[in-house]
Amino acid sequence: MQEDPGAREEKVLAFWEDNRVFQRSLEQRQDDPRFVFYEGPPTANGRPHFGHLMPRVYKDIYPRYKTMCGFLVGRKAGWDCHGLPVELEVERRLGLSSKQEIESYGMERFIEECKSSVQSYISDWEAMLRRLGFWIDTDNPYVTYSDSYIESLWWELKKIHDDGLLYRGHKILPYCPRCGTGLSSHEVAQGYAEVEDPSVYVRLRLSEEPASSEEAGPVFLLAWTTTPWTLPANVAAAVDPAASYALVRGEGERLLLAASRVEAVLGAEAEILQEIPGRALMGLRYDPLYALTDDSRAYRVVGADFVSMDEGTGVVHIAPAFGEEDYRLGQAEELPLVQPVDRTGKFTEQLPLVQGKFVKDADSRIVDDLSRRGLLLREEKYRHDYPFCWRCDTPLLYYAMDSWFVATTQVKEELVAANADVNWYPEHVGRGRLGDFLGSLRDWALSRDRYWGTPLPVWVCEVCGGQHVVGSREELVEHARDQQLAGSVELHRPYVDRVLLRCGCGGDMRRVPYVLDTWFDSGSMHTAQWHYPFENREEFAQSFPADFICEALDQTRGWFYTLLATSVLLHGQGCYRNVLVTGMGLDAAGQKMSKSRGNVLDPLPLAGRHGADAIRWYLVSETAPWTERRLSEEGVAAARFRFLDTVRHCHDFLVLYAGIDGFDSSRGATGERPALDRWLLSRTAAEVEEMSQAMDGFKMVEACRSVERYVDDLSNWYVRLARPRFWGQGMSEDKLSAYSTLYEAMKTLSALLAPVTPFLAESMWLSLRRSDDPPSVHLAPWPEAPQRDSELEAQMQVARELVSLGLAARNAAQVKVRQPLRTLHVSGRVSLPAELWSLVCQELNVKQVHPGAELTSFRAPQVSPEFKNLGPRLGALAKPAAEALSSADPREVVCALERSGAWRLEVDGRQVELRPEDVKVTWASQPGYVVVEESERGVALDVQLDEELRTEGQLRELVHRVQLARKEAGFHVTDRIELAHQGEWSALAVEHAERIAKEVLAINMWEGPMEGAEHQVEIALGEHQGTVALRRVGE
RNA sequence: GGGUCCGUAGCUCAGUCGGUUAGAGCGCACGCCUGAUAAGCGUGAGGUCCCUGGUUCGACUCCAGGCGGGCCCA
Repeated sequence: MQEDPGAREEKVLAFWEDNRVFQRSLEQRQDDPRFVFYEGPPTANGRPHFGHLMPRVYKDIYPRYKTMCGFLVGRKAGWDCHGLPVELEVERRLGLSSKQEIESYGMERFIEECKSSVQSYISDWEAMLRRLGFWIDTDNPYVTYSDSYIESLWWELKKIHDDGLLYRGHKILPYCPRCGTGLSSHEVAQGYAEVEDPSVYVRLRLSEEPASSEEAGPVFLLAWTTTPWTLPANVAAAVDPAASYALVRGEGERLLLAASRVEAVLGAEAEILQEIPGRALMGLRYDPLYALTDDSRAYRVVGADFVSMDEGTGVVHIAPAFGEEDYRLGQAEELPLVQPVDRTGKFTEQLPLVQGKFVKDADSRIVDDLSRRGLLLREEKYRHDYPFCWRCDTPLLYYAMDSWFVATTQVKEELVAANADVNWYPEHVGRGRLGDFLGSLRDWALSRDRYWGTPLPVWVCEVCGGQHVVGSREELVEHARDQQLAGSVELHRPYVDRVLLRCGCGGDMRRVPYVLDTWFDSGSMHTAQWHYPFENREEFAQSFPADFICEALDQTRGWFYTLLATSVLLHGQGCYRNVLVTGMGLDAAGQKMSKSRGNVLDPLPLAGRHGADAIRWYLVSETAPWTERRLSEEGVAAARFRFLDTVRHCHDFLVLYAGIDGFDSSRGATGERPALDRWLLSRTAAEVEEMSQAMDGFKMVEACRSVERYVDDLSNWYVRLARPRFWGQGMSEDKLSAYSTLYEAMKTLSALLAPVTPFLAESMWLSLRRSDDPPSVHLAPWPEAPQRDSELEAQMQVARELVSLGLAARNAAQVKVRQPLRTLHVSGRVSLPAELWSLVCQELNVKQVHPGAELTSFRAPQVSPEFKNLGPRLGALAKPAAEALSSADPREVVCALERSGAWRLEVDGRQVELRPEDVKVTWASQPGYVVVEESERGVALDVQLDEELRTEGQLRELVHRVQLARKEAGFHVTDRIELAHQGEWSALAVEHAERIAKEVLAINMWEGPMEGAEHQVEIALGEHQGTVALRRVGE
């Protein structure tokens, strides 16, 4: 019965597709209440890998579960198509490496390449989704690059603009000189890396004395920076007005720096000449390092509130072109903006020293130059985190740029309130991680200087500078110079850029060259997936907000935030109620799984080898969704082996015998069933309750653990005990009850497993279903929990504990279970129905059970002296007392100790008293018994053999060996045989021939040789040797 | 540097409200059973619960501070 999960699952896939099962699961819920699910669109820019499956599994399980529970769960797929990653991939393929090269290649051809790149990845994803049984409607997906999606985004932007929340600003933004565009905060966050940069202390020569002083000679302000290349753009030095600064003599000159930094920077021996308040330094002028401006407001000391005293010198070099704080300070202090660096990150002709050099490569040249001119005090290395472009690894520059912003800070309170209404699993992501982010919210820098993205629908008049934000295709046509063009043009660059609008002043309006941050695309799916408000108003209304979304932790400031932001801006409320956050997928070595690291597992071959169900079970059953996971093929294989194969064996067991007996599930058991059957039905009901509760609370691991326990009970208790009931000839009432019970349990189990392991569940359902059952388990309702019998469940638990103790006793006595024993004595007042007692007997292979036993009567105490206590107390009497103890009746001693706390005796004519601490008591089973106890329960197993038991044991051994021989010979379970035996134990075989023949299905049995035996084996029963020969006969 | 999560057996991970001897699966050793058989069961070995300190009658659990790792933010 070799199992190929890959092949079995392919058959199930074909069944689903041939019968449109997914579609029908939706159709049959058309009029039912909705459970709204939003699909976080995968970025169509890379093949799916194992790490992507972590959220994906839950995104499939919950919709399936809710569907079975009676909800309509729409599952519109989505593809996130725009963005820099796509452009970069296309650039690589075309061998382009800059915006200039893209433009000379041709924007139109470039965009078309982006489109086809996205398409090919979408098909990879579709193949993965299909194979792993992830049901989502990929026939009607939302596609962020479609004109209809873009039109919805335009509507959104116009609404945001009309609400006064869209503005053009000039701000310092992190900027990638290679990609030629600014980045949003959530993009920057992805690219920090620790690097070693030069850390330099530069002298700024003051052109006036900082304080009245007798001394002559120059005074230098000591400034510190880790970005020497920004020094040419320096226009000011900032001090903390409230701090104290020290004039210090060092190396023959006078230096000025924060008093609290003197020792750290110059050492303990530096001589402090004078302390000056920071406030008094403000306004002092110094000689420029590079006089790149002659503005009179430049090169002076200013006060600032961000001056750190933890590192550096307490004097901060200010270059407004290269830092956000610097820029703001520059605006406040009316400092000039010196910008010697162009958009590609290279120095311009303004600074011939390093003209044409990339800024980071110019550091050493600038440091050398300063050093040569005596302006450098010291250079060190400094390790710190610096942001790099998250896609191309170019160091980012902080650059003053034009950008369009959404004023999210204006709706901060609404965002915080909306977030508070969300149920986060786990809670800390919403409260902590996203909460912190909302607490220090910045406006959303929305525009990108790129090509493949949603065009920002803002047109500006070339004549009067007037602006027009376009909110729909219709509006575009209405204002266009060329209305025919506007009516048909694709809403992408460069096409849409060709549309000119008519300004009120009569001038031409041109679209600004920007596209949108791609996060605005996916973050707007709640609205744009329906092409709202142009179409599907009803559908939108019924699908907002979502009841459930689920993505990985790295989406906190990504999709989770942008969904929240756009939905609050547009609809005044959040758009999801429950969020399940999954951890990140790591490789076996604990490294994050990512395409760039090359450590990804491809799910498809794994599904082929172990099955999609094994992957799914592996991902959800072991640990909470939000913990990060080390993912490995071994883990997948183990999940299959540990759980799925057990389920399948139970199913195969039922089907095997049901086939032999021709069991008809539509004619089930009638009347009262045996206790074992009633127990399984009750246990099944309990499992339905437990699992439903866990699922409803988004506690997937608990649900899985609970069903694992159930399957263990089913397999290792029910099937194990009920097996003999399936063996008899014909169809007795008892056998029918066993079939019906196992059948009902397996069918319920199939339904319980349907959301998690849909393939196995379906295979089982298809082989078990009756003609009036739904044609697929995924069209069946979630099981209802029938009546439970808690008393029976508790009694069965007791029976199982007793069996476990009995087996332990057999183990201790080294007596095989095959050897029948006479009696099991059970301690205390254990009361079980007769049926359960007989199960205990059956399982332990004992003739009878005696409850109410006193275990001490099966054990004997042994007492020995505790010299450690005895010696010091009794001195010379200790030895004779110990001898007396050894010769006393241990039972008497123990009794006395328990009753009166002492055992009195006379030693050498003196009264002596032994206390409990003087006597070491150990209990041993009496000969012929083995006593085993655990917590309150205990058993004493009578392991004495008499002739009858011994004979029966040998008979069972013989039968067992013959059965093994049948199997070795390759006979079928129902084959009838002839059996010949000869040897030292043949008398036994002859005496019990009838019983043996019946058990091994022999229609003929004799002592002596056999002609034409098919199989022959040596069998030893204890000391006695013998031989058995077998041959099949027709049935 | 800040937020947050994690650190428990060789491996992957549970561990509820602070309470008796810290658990599971896999792996390992030994044994058993087998009319589910490329299965099944039992027993055992294996632990500095990351470290230090505190609170407490009692700390894997609570608090503080470290160390190491992940993610997010600067």
